[in-house]
Amino acid sequence: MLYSTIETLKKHQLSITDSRKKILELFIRSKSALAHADIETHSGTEFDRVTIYRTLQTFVEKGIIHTIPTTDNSVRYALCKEDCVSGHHHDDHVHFMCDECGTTYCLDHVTVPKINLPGGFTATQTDLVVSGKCIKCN
Amino acid sequence: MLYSTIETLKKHQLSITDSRKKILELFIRSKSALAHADIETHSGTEFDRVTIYRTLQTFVEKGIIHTIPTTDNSVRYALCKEDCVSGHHHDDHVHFMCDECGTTYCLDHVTVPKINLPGGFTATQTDLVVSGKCIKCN
DNA sequence: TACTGTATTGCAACATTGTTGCAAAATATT
DNA sequence: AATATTTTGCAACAATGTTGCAATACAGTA
Repeated sequence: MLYSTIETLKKHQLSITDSRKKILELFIRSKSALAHADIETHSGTEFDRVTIYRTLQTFVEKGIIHTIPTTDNSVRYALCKEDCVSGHHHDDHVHFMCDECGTTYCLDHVTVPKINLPGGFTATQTDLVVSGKCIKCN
Repeated sequence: MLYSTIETLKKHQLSITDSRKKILELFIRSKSALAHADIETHSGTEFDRVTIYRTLQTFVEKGIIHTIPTTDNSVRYALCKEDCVSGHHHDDHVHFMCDECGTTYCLDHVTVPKINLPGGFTATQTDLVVSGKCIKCN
């Protein structure tokens, strides 16, 4: 587990620091998406707020995590299995937000269908967010 | 034009005030989605920031406008033609965000396909946001 | 139109979230 | 182990959003 965080950081030419290791571990352990606030909570007072912001920014730039559009305007980040490790972008799976518990899931096995856009519009990314009740709240 | 704003407000049992009329007009005139900041800009120093927040909240509650999930974590609101006037909820059309100019469009005529969720998950709403280049920037 | 109860607005103060510059500390390189 | 580079934490700031309350505007009725 720890090994894979170091591996991932190295793979993206990032220096190995405590905050990066811990934050990346949080993502690997969590099966759902994390908001900045979640990370602040889970890592205790260990890291400065600013460090968390910068770490998340770096991870997004490097393609380790990606942001998820949400209906309630909270930024959430997710690391999505193999895809992320290999640095691909993750515009092909559906996200699910539970209205009850707020948990956000990456439904890696549900793919986003092709959308026919009006003339003059070209797509580079498609995000699909389904809201409702998750498996825990149903 | 003015008439229809008053009509809409009455239809939703809202009292007719200057801020509500002006903000609703902004939405009717704008063919794209608006962020809080856009409204502040377009209405000058006419209204208090707090009034704008509260007006938007009220409009969302009444089903006059709806929020759009965005990839860049800015809250945007849109009034979507006939649908909104009749008070339906707008979970059935695609939104488009231009990466270049930032404009957000409601593609009312592009519908969101049905998504097959894993067992235990139930959907109440589906939001689909396509990013790319819009007709003006292409 | 004037009167009265109710809803809305603007102000002030505050809370939360995110950003920037810079010195101190940690990491990578030799 | 020594040095160059990167990252961190702090402080200060900026932007965004929220709440309570008195003043004002609106809606309904005479």
